[in-house]
Amino acid sequence: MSEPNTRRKREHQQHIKYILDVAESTFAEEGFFRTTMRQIALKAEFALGTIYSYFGSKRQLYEKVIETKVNELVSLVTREMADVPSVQDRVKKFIHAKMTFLCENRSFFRLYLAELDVSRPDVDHILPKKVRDKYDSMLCDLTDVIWRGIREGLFKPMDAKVIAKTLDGLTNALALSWLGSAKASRSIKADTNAVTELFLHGALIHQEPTQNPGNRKELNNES
Amino acid sequence: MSEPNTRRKREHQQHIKYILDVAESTFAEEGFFRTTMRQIALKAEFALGTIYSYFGSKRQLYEKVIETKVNELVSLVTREMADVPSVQDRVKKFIHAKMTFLCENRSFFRLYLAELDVSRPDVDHILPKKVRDKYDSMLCDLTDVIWRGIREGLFKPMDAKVIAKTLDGLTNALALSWLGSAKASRSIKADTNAVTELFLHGALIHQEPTQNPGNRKELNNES
Amino acid sequence: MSEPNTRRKREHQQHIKYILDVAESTFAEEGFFRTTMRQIALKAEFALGTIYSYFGSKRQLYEKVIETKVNELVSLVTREMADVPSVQDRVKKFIHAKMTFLCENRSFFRLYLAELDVSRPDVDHILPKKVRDKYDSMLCDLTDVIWRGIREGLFKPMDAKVIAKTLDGLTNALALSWLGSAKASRSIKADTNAVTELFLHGALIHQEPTQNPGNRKELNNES
Amino acid sequence: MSEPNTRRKREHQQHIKYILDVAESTFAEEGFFRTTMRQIALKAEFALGTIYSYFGSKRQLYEKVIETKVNELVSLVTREMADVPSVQDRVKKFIHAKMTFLCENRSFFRLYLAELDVSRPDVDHILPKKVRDKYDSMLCDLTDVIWRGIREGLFKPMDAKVIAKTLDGLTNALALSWLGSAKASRSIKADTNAVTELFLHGALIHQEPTQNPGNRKELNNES
DNA sequence: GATGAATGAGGCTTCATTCAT
DNA sequence: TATGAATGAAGCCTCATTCAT
Repeated sequence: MSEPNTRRKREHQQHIKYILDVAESTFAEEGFFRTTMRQIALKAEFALGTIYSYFGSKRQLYEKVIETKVNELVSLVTREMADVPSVQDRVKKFIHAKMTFLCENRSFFRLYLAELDVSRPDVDHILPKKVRDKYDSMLCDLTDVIWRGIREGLFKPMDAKVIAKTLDGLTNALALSWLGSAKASRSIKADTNAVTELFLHGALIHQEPTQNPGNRKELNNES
Repeated sequence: MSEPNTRRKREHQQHIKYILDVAESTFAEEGFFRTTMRQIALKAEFALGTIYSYFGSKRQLYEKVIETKVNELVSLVTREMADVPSVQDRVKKFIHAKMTFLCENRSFFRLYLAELDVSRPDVDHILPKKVRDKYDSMLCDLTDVIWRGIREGLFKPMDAKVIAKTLDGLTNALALSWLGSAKASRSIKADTNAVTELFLHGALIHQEPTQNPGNRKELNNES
Repeated sequence: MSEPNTRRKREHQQHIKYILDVAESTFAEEGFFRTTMRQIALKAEFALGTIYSYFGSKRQLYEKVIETKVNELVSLVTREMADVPSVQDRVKKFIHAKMTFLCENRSFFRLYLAELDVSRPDVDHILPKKVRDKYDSMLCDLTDVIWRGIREGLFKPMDAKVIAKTLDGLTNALALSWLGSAKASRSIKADTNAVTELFLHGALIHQEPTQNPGNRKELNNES
Repeated sequence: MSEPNTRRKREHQQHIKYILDVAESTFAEEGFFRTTMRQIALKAEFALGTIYSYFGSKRQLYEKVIETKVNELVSLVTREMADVPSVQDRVKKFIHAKMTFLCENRSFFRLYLAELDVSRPDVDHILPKKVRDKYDSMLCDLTDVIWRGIREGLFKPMDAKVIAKTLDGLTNALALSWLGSAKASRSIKADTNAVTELFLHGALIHQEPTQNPGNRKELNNES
């Protein structure tokens, strides 16, 4: 009794996984609204009704796609950051893991950005809270790391949350630039390193930082 | 014949401006697909057909909205950066001008992000090339400035384009975080300064940079 | 300015009236669920969207059909009953007016019956309260008349409301029998008279009613 | 081989009976179209395919439900009317038996009414002829009784069929009023008696029926 | 030029029914 | 025989666009 049941369930899971894959790429290529359920059904070689029996509605299918991928991303990043002793290396790991994932899942990244866009907080939260929470938990981990770095005197004493968000945004920004250009993937390592370098040391060459403190002070008084 | 014509034209221009404003806020709030032409017509208190006689189609109205705003943004940033002698101050001006504009045009920023998403190069270019070119021209200006900075020995000898894109993305990233939180606008100056600081000097506190060159080297070898 | 406007409005009203007529006959022939909006649109020679721009939804169109007809029915019956002095004649007028209307609007009567069926009081009230109230107002008028008849010693001292409902149901019942048989309309007068006769005097021939009171008493004791 | 077969058949019969019960209540609550086969399957705790293997189609299941109940009704009424000598008592029995059944099977009554509505004689006969015939046979019995009553000088010399149909409709009408109001069942006896009283003696109080024959004559000449 | 009623293609979704296990 | 996943036809409704006034 358990054997056939198990096989059925296994097939069921495969179907779900397959439809999710098809849906992800289609949504990513066309966007949520331009994508039709019929398109997805045709690509996945299932009947229209089958898609509905699995996911209930277009909206729910879309959310499942996002949720699945965000979970993958968060899991990867969290796993990579764990068990790394040095604060600085943790940050590097974060950058590296996230950039790698986004690079390997460019189509998903489009969806992810689109979601950020439609953050109308009043009406129905586009992303289910579950997904946002998951992502936030990752940012919290990063914030903690930076916070530790600040206490250790490694990072500048700024708002750890702002730094974390900025770093998160910085990686998004770079990934974004990949979307436009069909750049060869060989440059990803270089880009990743560039981001790390910029984030950690800035764009300026440090001429004896203590020599021109006025420069720094001026910065904070501007405008 | 020219007098009434002039008044007519003036009114015509006002109508167009007004409809564009209404369209911008509606598109920004609802997104392109959720927005209907009827909505815009009702809000603008014009007949549906009138909107069409002015803009031809929903798509064209949308593009006109984007184009108008991007022109404003680019004009502002370009104007602000001009006539500033020091390379470093030009970069600061860029950051300041762009952040200010995005902050004062948050609703537009949503649209702008949404467009980035749908950059499907094969099918109909979502953003008319004209708009992309305009924006790119701004980035080129920035690249030039950074390039000059590199030659002057101010900036690190990295790919100037990458640095420019990163800076552009960094500002986007921070603006993005404003969308989520209904943050008080007082923090914008602080955020701007934080971005400038991070971009120029990085997150790390500089302990005698020459003392641990290995650290820097290691960075570039990381896989 | 008023002339063309008036003509437009007149046409608009005509269209609405025409669509309502088409919808009524179609709903009556096919029932609510079997009727499709496309059917109605085709029969009415309007585009599908036009029907929706007039009535919003299938449900609303349906309700408008019912409401319109119930209003007609109630108006007719109320008008006919007014200004008739004798109680007995009022009752006759009620029967006659209602039967005539149902006979001339057989297709509507089908809908009317169908509605009674789906009187699920918990979920969405199928008939808008407005319609029910209208109909109830007519029954109240009838109840008042009967009530007056009871006080005048004309009718038996029973619950006036029950008598009214019974009379209403009696007319429904007879109209119902018309639906099945495609009876010639000449018999309607005869049927109407039969109903009136039965309602007023019963089916029994009255043999000196005071002679066997036991018979009547027994009736009320039957379990 | 016959023993298990017998048990199997017994179980089979139980399953069918159970599904019919579930179907009846569901159809009655939701109507034919709003009811889905899945609903019935879930409520009955059978697989969807099982329902189909028993009843072939939704339509057939529905018809079986109606047929079963109409058979019950007709059997009850026929049984009750049999072996009662007096014509008047037979009529009373008819009223009593039918009203009791409808009261105890309100949910079925909804279906029954709905069917009357959709009596489109041209297209697929909604009610299978078998069911109509069964019901008609009951009405024939009633007609015979009334016919006998007329010959015995008990009932007025009207068309016996009309009287029978009217009485049938009268009971339907009253049952109908039960559907709307969630009346306490205690009043059913009273209602039954009221119907009997009205049917037999009419709503009027009989003042020396011989005194105003003109009134009666006038009735038949109206309109 | 301005208007808005009319259009109809096309999308989402439901659900009766089938069939391989 | 029982199961329920898979099917796809068909329905409701939206909305960009047109065109007669």
